[in-house]
Amino acid sequence: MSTGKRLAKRSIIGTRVAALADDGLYYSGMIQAVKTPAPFPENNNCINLTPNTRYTVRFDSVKMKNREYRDAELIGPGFRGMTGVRLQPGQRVFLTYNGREVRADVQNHDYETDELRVQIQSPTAEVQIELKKRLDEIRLLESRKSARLADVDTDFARLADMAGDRRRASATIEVPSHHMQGSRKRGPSSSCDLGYGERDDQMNECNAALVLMSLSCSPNSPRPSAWGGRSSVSPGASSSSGSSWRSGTPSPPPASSSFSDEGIAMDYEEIHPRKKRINSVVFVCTWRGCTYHTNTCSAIEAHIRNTHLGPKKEGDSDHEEEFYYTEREVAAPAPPPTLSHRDMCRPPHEDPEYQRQLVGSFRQGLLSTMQNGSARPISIPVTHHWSNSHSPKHMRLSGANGSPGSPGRRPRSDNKKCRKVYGMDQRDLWCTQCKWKKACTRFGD
DNA sequence: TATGCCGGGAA
DNA sequence: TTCCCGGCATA
Repeated sequence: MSTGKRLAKRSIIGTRVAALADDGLYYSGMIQAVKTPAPFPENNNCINLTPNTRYTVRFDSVKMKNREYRDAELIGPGFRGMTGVRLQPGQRVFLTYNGREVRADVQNHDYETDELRVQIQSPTAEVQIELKKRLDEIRLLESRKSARLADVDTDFARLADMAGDRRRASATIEVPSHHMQGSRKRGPSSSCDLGYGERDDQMNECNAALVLMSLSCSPNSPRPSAWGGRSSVSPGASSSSGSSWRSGTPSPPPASSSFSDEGIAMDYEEIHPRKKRINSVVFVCTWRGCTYHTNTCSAIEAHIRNTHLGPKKEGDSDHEEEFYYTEREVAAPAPPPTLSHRDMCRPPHEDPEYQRQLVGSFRQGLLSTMQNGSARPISIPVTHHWSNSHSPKHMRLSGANGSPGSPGRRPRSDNKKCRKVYGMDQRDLWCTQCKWKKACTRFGD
C-alpha cells in the first residue's frame, strides 16, 4: 500500500546529473523537477516520460540558477553517457587515480582520439600531476560522493599502500531517545546510521554522540596538519581542558557531568592523563562491515566522507565523519592489553574485545583451578571510572563457587547492575543488555 | 519478593 | 540482527 509520501522507487527526481551551462562547461546538479506533457502530469517518475519531458536541474553551486534541460542534454545515470561529449579546457572532471577518486581539470580534449589531458588537483600539492586519460575514464559527476576531496589533506598514494591490521573496532554509541522513556515499545529508529537526507532531523542526538566520538581522538595523539587546518573550533570550545571538542556545532560540550549516556566518562583524560607513548595510532572505520583503517585522521575522515556518508551539503560543517571512526593505538612494546581501550569512547568493560579477554581469563582461571584443585581466585584489574569510582578495582572472579546445579547459567553476580544503579525510572540509561533483560554488559562479569 | 538473565519469539 | 519479554533461578 503506497501512502504517496515516498517517491516511487524509479523516481528520477534527485538523480545526479551534469548539465551544460552557458559558459560551455558541465556542472553537476540534481534533477529537481520533471515537467512532462503526458496525461498524468503529477506523475514524476519515469513511467510517463516523453521526448518532450523537461527536467529542472538544480546545480550544486549556489551561484548557478536552476535551469530546464531535455534528457538528451543531461549526462548521468538514466541519461546520456560521456560518448560524444566535448569537454572544454577548464572543465572540472573526476577520475580514479591510485584507486581513489580525484578531481581534475581538463587541459585539453582531443576530439579525434577522445583523449584528454587533465591536471589532477592533488590536495597535498605543490606539484600538479598531469595525466592523459581517455574520455570514458573521465566522469563529470563524483561517483564516490565526495564533495570535499579538495579540502582533504590526504596522501592518496600512501592510502593505497595501507595493509595489515584488520581488527574490527566497535564504537557503537547508544543515544538515549526520550521518546522511549518509560515505554517498552520499540521506538522509531534513532540510529545515527542514517541515509543522506535524513540526517538533519537526527542531529541533536547525533551531536551528543558526536561529542563522545570526538573524545576518541585524544589531544595527545599525533595529528595531521589538516586537522588543525580544518578544525574551525567553535568559540565555546575549551582549549585548556584537553578536550578535543572540535565540531562546528554551536552547543558547548557538556561541562559538569563526568557521565553521559551509557556511563561514558567525559573527563576520563583528566582523571587519568594518558601516559605519553610513542605508539603509532591507527584510525579505524567503524562503519558496519568496513574494515578500512589508516594512520591519519584526515584520511579516515576522507574515507568515511567519500565511501559512506556522501556529499556534504553546502555550509555543512557537522564533522559527521567523526562519528564513524575510532582511534586506536597500535602498541609498539606490547602494553597491557586493556590500556589501548582508553582511546576508545566505549567504557573498557563494555568493549567486546575486552569482555572476551575477561571471559577468556575467567575460563582460564576456571580451567586451572579445576586442574590443580586449588581454588585460587583470579584477580583482574578493572578500571571502573564508569561507576562513580575513580580508583581501580579488582574484580574477583572465583571459579570455586560455580553453581553445581545449573551448567550454562552463569552464577548470579554480586555486582550492581544497571537496574540497581540507575533504577527503573532511568531505564534509558541502562545498558542495552539490561534493557533486554540480558546479562548486563556494563557492570556484569 | 526482587533481581538477573536464559531462551525464544516477533519485528 | 535487533529488540522484547515470559519465565526460571537465585539472592
